Amino acid sequence: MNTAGTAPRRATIRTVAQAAGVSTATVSYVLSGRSGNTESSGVSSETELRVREAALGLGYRPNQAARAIRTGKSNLMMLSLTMLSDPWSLSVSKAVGSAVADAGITPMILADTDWRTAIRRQGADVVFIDAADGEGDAELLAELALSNRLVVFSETLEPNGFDVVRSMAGKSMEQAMDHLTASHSTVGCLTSAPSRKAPRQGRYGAYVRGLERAGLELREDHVATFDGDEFSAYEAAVTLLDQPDPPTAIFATSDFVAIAAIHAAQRLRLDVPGDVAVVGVGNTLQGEAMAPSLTSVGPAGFFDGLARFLVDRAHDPAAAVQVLEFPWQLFVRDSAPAVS
Amino acid sequence: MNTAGTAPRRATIRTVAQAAGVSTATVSYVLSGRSGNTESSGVSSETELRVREAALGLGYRPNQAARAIRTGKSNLMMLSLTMLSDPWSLSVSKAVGSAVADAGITPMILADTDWRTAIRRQGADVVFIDAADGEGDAELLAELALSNRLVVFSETLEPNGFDVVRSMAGKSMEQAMDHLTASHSTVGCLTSAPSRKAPRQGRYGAYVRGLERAGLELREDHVATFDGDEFSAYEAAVTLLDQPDPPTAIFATSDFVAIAAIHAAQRLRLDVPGDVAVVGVGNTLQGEAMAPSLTSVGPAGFFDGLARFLVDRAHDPAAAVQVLEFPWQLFVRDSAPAVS
DNA sequence: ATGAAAGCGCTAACAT
DNA sequence: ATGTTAGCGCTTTCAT
Repeated sequence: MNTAGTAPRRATIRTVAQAAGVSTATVSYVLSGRSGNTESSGVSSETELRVREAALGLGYRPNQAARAIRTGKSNLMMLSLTMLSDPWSLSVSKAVGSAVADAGITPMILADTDWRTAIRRQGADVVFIDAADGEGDAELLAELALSNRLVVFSETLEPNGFDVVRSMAGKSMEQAMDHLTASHSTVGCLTSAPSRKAPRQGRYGAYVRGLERAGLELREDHVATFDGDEFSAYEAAVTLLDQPDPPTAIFATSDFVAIAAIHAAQRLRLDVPGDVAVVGVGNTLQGEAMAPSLTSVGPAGFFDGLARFLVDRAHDPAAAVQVLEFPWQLFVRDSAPAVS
Repeated sequence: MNTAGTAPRRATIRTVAQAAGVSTATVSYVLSGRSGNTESSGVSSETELRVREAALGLGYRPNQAARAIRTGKSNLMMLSLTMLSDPWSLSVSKAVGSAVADAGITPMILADTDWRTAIRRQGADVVFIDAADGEGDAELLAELALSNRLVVFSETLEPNGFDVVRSMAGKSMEQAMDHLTASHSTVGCLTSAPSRKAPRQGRYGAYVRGLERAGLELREDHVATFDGDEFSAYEAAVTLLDQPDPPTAIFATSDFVAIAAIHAAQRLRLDVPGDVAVVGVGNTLQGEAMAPSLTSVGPAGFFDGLARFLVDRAHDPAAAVQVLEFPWQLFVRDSAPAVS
């Protein structure tokens, strides 16, 4: 924990105790708040004052590792966010940042890192995992849940020692597609590469069925796939739009692709929504705040709700496991307005 | 650290020792790698195997808090990043992510959080602070440096118990302005609100002097200010461009405003660089990868260099304090190409 | 109202 | 080659 040259040994609880002429126990009482106004347990306000002054004078800082080993609490919240530049991740981070304000807990982000290994290295009172899909993840999570309070974001996983946060798409994807097909006869899709393999499932499935409902044909040249990062998303959007017969509307399977698509369209001198309408999925803050604001389907109050839940769990890691569901809806904004 | 319902007491080093029929010391030796192939200190490979099997079978995980209290090492790197959505921050995060790959250290991001309070709560082997300007920060940092290895990014601070990372703009800002004034007679500026107060200093100062060198007048309507977030930056760019007599080039004081400016221009159906050229400051990955790629002035190899430095410090927190300087240069790319 | 003392899980001398 | 043991800084009974 220390330092260059001659290390001025950090003050411990014992140093403080000596300086204040009391025992370490008393110092601990005072400094961990067991001496408040309530009559709970008593340290006279004189000694309390002396202790506080000594601590201040010595620049005493409690050693969190030592505290953690005794109490089993780290006051840490860990957020594993897979793609940090995704507005979804940024929205989570921002919401959590506000929620923990005075809760005495510190949120740390594990970015683009493998939570599978990182979690065993560093514990936290609660850890949020934004993506768990892989094969054996269910078992692994169950195992990790033995020693960490886990909150997992997943549409498919069932709670098993860990909480599951789920956003229930329900009928809202259908709504989104119907919203587009109501005024467009060509609707394109931007989706992640793997999703094409399951053409009846998930977000891409919603696209396919939406076309069917509207009696529109599924055109290969109106579907573009990307993998992972935002540049790939941008390129996919260009592929879709910079062709002889581009779609006049785009169903993007996440806000972050949708935002890339809008930028791509504008670069191609296309007006959004005039020349091409865009809807995203996720209802992120960035989508809402951009210009034109992004029409998106997603859960209402999701980020704040999630943040509150995480703070709750951090405070009470022993609470019963539960699944937290956020119903979705369609948020019609400027990038794909309602037809008049 | 644990859990809902009946907590299956987590295995400790002692549990493992019993199961393997050895002492805790032996377990510790094996599990913290003091039994390698070298003849350093010896644990027979049979016992090593037995220990490893026992540990595996019991699902043993070393308690990091306990380890930290003994060794004083947390294997943690803390990155305090003030505006997480800024490509600069994302570039830092990404570079660090690669650098720590097999270094056994976990990078945690403190996002938009006040490092002043957070650091005292949670220690780390090395903590990077991306912005320290405020009044008393110099003293505070010196104090925090007593108990943490600090690496501070600052143009002005002097090392004082903490390392300073500095990117030496040198003549490169002048270059950037000259690059623009060589082919443009109207150059606008996007800068942060407070910078206007010091019209001869910093990045805004470089703009002012650049105009002077070229014999161009400083026009109030060609300077727009923003504060903080990206939406404000976007608005400022629109203000600058959506007027009767907009500039044909923009000097943006950071990549993130520059990127917002390009998006704003494209939305206004302006071609970049045809109708308006843009240069940024920072030379971030996002700027480099976008379309059109962003001409920017900034340090070469900065992010990777910084990441390596941080990993070094994490491994050897007692190394002598130093200042790390990255010379800047102008990276001419598509958003403001060279004149032919 | 305060203090003595027993550990939490782990590592590192120092034995053997 | 392996075991004993003394703590790291802190919290928390249990005495006083």
